[in-house]
Amino acid sequence: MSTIGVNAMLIQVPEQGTLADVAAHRLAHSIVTGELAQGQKLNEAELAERFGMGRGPLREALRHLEGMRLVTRIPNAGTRVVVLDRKTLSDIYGVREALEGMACRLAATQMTDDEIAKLSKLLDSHEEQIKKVGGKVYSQSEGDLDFHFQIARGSRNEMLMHMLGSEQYQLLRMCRYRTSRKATRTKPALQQHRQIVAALEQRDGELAELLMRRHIHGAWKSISEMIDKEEEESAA
Amino acid sequence: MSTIGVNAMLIQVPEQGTLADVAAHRLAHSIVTGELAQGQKLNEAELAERFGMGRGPLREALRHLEGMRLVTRIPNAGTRVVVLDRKTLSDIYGVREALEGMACRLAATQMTDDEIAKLSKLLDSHEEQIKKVGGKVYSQSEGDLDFHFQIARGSRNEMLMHMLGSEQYQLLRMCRYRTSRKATRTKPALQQHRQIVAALEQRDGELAELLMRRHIHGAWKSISEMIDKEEEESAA
DNA sequence: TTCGTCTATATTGTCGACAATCGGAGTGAA
DNA sequence: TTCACTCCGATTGTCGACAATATAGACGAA
Repeated sequence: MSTIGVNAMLIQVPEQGTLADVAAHRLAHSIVTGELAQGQKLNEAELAERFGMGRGPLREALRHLEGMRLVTRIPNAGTRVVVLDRKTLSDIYGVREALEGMACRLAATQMTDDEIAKLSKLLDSHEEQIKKVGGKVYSQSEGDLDFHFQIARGSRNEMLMHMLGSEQYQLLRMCRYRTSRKATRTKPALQQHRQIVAALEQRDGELAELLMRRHIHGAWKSISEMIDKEEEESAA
Repeated sequence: MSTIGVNAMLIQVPEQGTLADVAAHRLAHSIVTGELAQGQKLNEAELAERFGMGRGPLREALRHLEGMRLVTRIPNAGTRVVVLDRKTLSDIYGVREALEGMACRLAATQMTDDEIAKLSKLLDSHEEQIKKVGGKVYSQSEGDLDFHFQIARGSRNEMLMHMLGSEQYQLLRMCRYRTSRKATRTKPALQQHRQIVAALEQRDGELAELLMRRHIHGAWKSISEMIDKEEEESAA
């Protein structure tokens, strides 16, 4: 329930407004879920047909996605889904470490007791999901995004929220869908989330920042190893 | 000279590619320089006429600018130039502090000796400009952007460069054009820049980050006061 | 075979016209 | 006067057709 609510925040409103907005939403979803593969070329006419609209609105949607770096466009040569290579992901996680650390530090002083309590309850539901194992690691991953986004909101810094919410997370989701199948690290991650919430409850911004930075750093190391293995496999 | 070169990086290529790209560039320039006032409504037909193109490409350009948060759009009600109120600017400077601090820390280990030397020479030319006073504070302000952007490049983190280059700086430039008339603080800023370069030369990332954060924090305090005075004046 | 060229085809870029929607002027009644 | 309603103009949203450009394949010469 809360997951759905926050998803709406993460991926914008579904079906309303102009056709271009709808197209942008559906395309973003398709890209993030991997339905559209990385590097895949996006044919305007074909997509317009599939969405039941003209090429005009669709082109506007592509321009919008270009702005959020979900696609790359080359004049007269079409637009393609962005490819997340190792370097790009490394850069993203580096920035995330700084940004989410900052969000945590601010959240420690800005969030209300109520919000922190909700955060704690969110973790309870995550723990629940993990216990009845197997059952879609996917949702756990989504739940993780919820957790991080709530903290970004707690910072009360609109610019920060936007950078972490609308832009970075879209790319992160792409990455997660790629790696979430061999889900590991959910339990230590939950543990770290709990530590962070504890720091927030104590209003200890410095500690919260430190823990969050460590958490994200660890996540990157884990994903990095996963990519190594994938590359080994595909090489062999 | 180098200013021009880097400006090309900051505000993208001028006249090439599709009409939509050209329009996006010209609009961004007009917004940043204040030729288009904050909050001003952007009439599609009128702008298309002025740029000598159809409304199609122009709409795509607006969608692009929407993506970089230079304009805000409301369905069926048009798009307007974004307004930078005090809260927004405060948020921006907060994020900048974290991001540019990070850039400095990375740059201290990633930049080549050659790049650092060039940075130092850049400051020499700034000092020159300041000495022959009066002469357009504008260029000094642009030079300042150069300095910061070069350090972002030095971080070797593409995501960071993009966030600091393509997005934030556009907004910052808007702000500068508003406040640069009553230029103060150029000399202490130069001093701080010199300290930062010194830290880079010593490959001391921690120190470089600290100095940069302090520098930006100071800049915000200065701008904040300036805004206060402006508001007082307009209130009286 | 292999390279270069050249043509056909598909795809992108652009325009003009039409439909849908919004804001405001004007009118009338309480 | 003031509120509500209606209608009209202006502006945005959408579509289809055309022009410009790049991609792929065939063809021929070295």
